[in-house]
Amino acid sequence: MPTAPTKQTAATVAEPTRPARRRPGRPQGGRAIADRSQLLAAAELVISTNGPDATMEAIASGAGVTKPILYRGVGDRDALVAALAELLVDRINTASSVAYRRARTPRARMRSLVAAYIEVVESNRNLYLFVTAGGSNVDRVGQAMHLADRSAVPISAELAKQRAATKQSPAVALTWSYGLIGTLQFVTLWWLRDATITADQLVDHVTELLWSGVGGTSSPRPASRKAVT
Amino acid sequence: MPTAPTKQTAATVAEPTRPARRRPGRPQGGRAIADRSQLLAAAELVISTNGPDATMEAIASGAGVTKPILYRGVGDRDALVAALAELLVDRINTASSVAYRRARTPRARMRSLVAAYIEVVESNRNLYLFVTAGGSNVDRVGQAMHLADRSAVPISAELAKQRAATKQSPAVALTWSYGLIGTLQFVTLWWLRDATITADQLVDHVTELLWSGVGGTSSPRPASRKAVT
DNA sequence: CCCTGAAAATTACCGGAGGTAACTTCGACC
DNA sequence: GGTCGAAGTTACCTCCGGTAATTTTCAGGG
Repeated sequence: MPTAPTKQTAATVAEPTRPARRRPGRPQGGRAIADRSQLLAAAELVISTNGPDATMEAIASGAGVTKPILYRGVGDRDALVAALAELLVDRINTASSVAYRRARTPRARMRSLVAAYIEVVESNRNLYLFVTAGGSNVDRVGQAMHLADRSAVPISAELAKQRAATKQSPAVALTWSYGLIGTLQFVTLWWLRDATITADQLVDHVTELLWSGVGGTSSPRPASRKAVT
Repeated sequence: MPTAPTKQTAATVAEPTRPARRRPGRPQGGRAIADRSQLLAAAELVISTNGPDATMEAIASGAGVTKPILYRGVGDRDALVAALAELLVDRINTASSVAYRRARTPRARMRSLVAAYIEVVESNRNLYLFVTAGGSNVDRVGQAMHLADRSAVPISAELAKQRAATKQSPAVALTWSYGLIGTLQFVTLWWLRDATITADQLVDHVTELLWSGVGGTSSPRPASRKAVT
């Protein structure tokens, strides 16, 4: 956003003794370092190393800039959460796409989605925690909705249509989409906190729940094929 | 310790009349007003009326006390969230118990649980938002876990055991419990935000998803026996 | 060639919220 | 009556998100 034009011209000249920190004012190189993607990358690095409760100042400092630059580049904290959430969603989609296309049955496709979600979360632990629990308290719901919309809503909607579109209203698909995301998010958070089972087992259990339900015995699944990596 | 055993249950709710700021020091009445249950009730009132982003100072002021009393009575904000979460859990259990006992099939029991959850959430909207999104950012996972442990884990574990305890590890039940809670929580938050369907429809959809899964056709359910508009 | 205005950054500040120490007042007991 | 503990309020601290004010440099015209 264009800042208000400052009319202030310097009336008092400061002393030319500036040793350590970078002096204020326009840098001499001319070119800025405030590229948005670089800021996001630096934010991710800071969050991944220093934990999910990184302050905006720490993120800016990790990016080599100061807060106003960070705010000008990516907006406020919620915007940062949204941007990193989209980044995670992209990774989940990327991770699941190959197995997703290779899968034959719809259940296998579902499993690939679950596996990709958990895999990406596992390898981006802090970033995931930042995205799911790092936003402002008021708009957390909106964040999660956005995340859900961009991630699994299409896929789960497709899955849901396979059986329910004809005999129920299409609202089922939407509800189910959010249900799927809720299960994935909650289960993953629990698993990140105290992992008492392996990732493979988790994928199995979640897939079974999501596909067959608590009471259902829909299709005899192929008995835990592992080695997904 | 109070000498007189007078059970003073005066109305501590903040009145519109300006109470002329109580002077510091020990009150003259002798008995304190810092009962924990009263503080919690006042907190609930403030949250229900003023929204889920109530500050600790607002809650204390609504209770007729100041912040240190509130902190001495219920602990910090996370403790308050935990206490109110347990309160909500109790209400959910109470609301579901009667229908739960009356239900014949396991699926009907599941539906009663879902219906109770959504019903309680609907009538305690702000309180629910406070509990689910109001805690500190770092311990939100722990809060949700606690909530899950005390609420639906027993029931869902029982449900899960009905079919899976024999042929899979008991860890399935635990995973499924968190999955159920995740679905309920997320779907409910979405529905609270923009309710595009009725509560009855939501209960139907969620029950169908949780019981039969995305791909399952387990049991032909009784086709929405209630008047679903 | 200087001077002025725009651009780009840093520093300084503000406001609010959680949480706690310090102070004040009242009751009770010696 | 004096002193000590109990009960509460006020004032304060710290941290953090977010923004305004300031400082410096670059670009271009008189």
